[in-house]
Amino acid sequence: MSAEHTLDELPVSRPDEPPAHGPRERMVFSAAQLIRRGGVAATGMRDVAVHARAPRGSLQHYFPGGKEQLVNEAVGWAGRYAGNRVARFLTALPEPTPSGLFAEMVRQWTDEYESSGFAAGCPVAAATVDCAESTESTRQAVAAAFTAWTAPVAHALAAMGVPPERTEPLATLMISSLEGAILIARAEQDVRALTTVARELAPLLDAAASGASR
Amino acid sequence: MSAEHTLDELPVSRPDEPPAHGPRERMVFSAAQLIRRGGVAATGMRDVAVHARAPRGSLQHYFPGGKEQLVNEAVGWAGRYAGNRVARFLTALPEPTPSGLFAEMVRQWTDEYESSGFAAGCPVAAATVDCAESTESTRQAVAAAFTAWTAPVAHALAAMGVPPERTEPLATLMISSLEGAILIARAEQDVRALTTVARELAPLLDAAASGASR
DNA sequence: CGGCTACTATGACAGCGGTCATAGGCGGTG
DNA sequence: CACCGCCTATGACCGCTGTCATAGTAGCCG
Repeated sequence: MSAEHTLDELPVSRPDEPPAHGPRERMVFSAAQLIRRGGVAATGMRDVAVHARAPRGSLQHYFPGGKEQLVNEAVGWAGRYAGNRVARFLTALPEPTPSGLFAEMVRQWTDEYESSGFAAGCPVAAATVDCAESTESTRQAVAAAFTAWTAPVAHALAAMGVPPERTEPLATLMISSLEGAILIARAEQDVRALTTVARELAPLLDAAASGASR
Repeated sequence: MSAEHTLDELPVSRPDEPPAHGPRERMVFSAAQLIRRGGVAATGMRDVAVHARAPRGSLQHYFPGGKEQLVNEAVGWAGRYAGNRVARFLTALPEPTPSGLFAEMVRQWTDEYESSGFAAGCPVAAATVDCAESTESTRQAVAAAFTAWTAPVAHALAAMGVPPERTEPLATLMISSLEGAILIARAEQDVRALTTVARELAPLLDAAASGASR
């Protein structure tokens, strides 16, 4: 209670795999990883400590709010991570188009599934399913994560010439399709749904950027 | 405690389903309802018996396979239910169009959320998140549920003039978007995402039915 | 040195959840 | 009546989980 570890934003200096930062960040990261796999309820505090190679005693020190706080921070981290990826995708695209951005977003998942298997899904989706009704604070954290993800996408669409009144709806459509396709891909253990939504949505997205839509 | 349970209307009695809802069917149905709300892990066997007003002793009698069997049957029921709704939606439409069908699918959720609150999501999604990695049989049940849902949608699209090679991809796109929008709607406690995907996807869906696509 | 703060280490506890074991009714049939 | 499938009823068990309580260590400061 004394220590105000109220989630200073992670610098995300290197948003890639090894968060070799402090034990606290490792635990948040590990929580997100475990939630991704089995959901919130199946993720035990002890498991998180083990996965993060952090002492169990540190849990109640860094997260006096208990599991609820840890889950909320994991969700927040995931939302910021997804949002930051958008900027990375943009720089990776030779010439930015809405369909190209969406393809990159989808590809992140197909790459993981094809290389590492279908063990994990989206931690934000998992937290929604498990906590939306039972834990108000987590529900709010999830909503914040979705907007932290949607906003950069919408902003990117605007920079590509999508009219302002359609950037946010299209971003929502992209993220909705992606989330749903992730579910189906995990269920089928096949990236088919992911590649399908990327392919089918592409013309609609690019049409919106050409101004000649509606 | 949970005496007030807002008894959800039983599946509209369908002629192809058993006429009398025995305790066994009530338990499967109740399991689906509870999974919809809090996920699989948060749904206890005792809770299911209480919600179904069924004796606890019947659980191990009707479901010797334990919770796994119960969850799998609940998922299967949900998939069949969703598939059957498609036929109902079609008859409800004055003149069937892809966007009209999708609007009906979405409307089922907006209606529920606006009238009964955002307590529940899709049980198939919940089972995917909670069990896809831990329980193989449930993962298969979820995959079967998705195909039991996708097939009627694809078939309906075919009947509306969508070329055969695109019916299944478009059905997948519809269901993906719907599932993702359900997640976002629950998180935000706002039907915005649902109405958005219905509106934004409509022109693409109808264009595919007009033959002039791609 | 003492004192203080940050962190770690463990053990205990209370609760719950799925499952098993056992036994009780209940409605037919012979 | 006995017999016997179906279903119901409970209580117990065991493992797990989040949390608390208490105690210990490390390192900086004065």
